[in-house]
Amino acid sequence: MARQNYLMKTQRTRSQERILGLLKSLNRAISAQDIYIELRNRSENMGLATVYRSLEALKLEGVVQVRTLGNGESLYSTVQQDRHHLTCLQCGASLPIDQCPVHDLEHQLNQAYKFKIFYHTLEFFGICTSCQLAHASGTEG
Amino acid sequence: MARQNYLMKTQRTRSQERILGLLKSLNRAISAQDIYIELRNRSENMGLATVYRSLEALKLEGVVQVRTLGNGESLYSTVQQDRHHLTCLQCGASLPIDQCPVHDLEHQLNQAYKFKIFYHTLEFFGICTSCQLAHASGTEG
DNA sequence: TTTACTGCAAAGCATTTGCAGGGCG
DNA sequence: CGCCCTGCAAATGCTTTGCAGTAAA
Repeated sequence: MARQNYLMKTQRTRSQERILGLLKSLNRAISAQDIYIELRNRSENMGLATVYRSLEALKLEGVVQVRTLGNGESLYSTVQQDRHHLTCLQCGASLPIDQCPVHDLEHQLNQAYKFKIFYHTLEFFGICTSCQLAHASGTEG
Repeated sequence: MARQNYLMKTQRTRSQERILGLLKSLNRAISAQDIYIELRNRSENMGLATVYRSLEALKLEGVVQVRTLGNGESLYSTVQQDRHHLTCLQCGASLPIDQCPVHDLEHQLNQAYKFKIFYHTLEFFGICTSCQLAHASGTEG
């Protein structure tokens, strides 16, 4: 199934184009299931399996990136965004972070490991303020 | 179910202690399913549901960290390790990286967001050398 | 015509949940 | 004695796969 990859990006299927267009217009990370629904809203209906297959191709092509959540759900977005996160282990809330100190490292790794790096993810885990307060007062979630 | 959290770490259940002991002795990241098998090998049998429930508690307590893979499987380890990864989008191979330039940022975020940060994950995605070669010669996987 | 893409439905898999029994304080 | 922990099995939810029809070159 990995026919479209970073070495064979001559053409994309119609489905891939639609999904890529959607991701670009949204400019945020979204799940495959939500992509399916969103396309339906835009009258660009597409089977769920096709959504997954297209995302896989775009991912391998290096234009789409993925962040997999703790519940097994994956969020897809275009790679141009450099958004990292601060995630609460208790309630799952996820705050975006603007800072990113790892670009230099990325370049070094590219050289050192001969890895063709498309993107990176950086995520911090802990307990958010409201969950801290909730627990301080004895309640939860 | 979140009774044991970072504010109520007075005691751990027997299951939690066993799992924590296992993780410490292994000193590497391992899946819940494999923890289940490994405990069985050590004649410390435990239901799979209990493995998950205990991991959840240890995670909330801040002594165990998680890294969720693209296939939805999660790898658990004790937090003392500062291991990050370089992962191939094609074959899934995951190389550990020693460098970590984000400790300063972690501390800043702790202050700025009043988040109680336990740990962070940093992962680079791309195509590994062998997959690059495989594709260059026209084959795959 | 030939090949690859697509949709649907079924299957796969890690994880979660319901519930009854058992252990510990 | 009571509450929490535990185990089993069923359920859940996201993702993948099989297969036949369809669109494109």
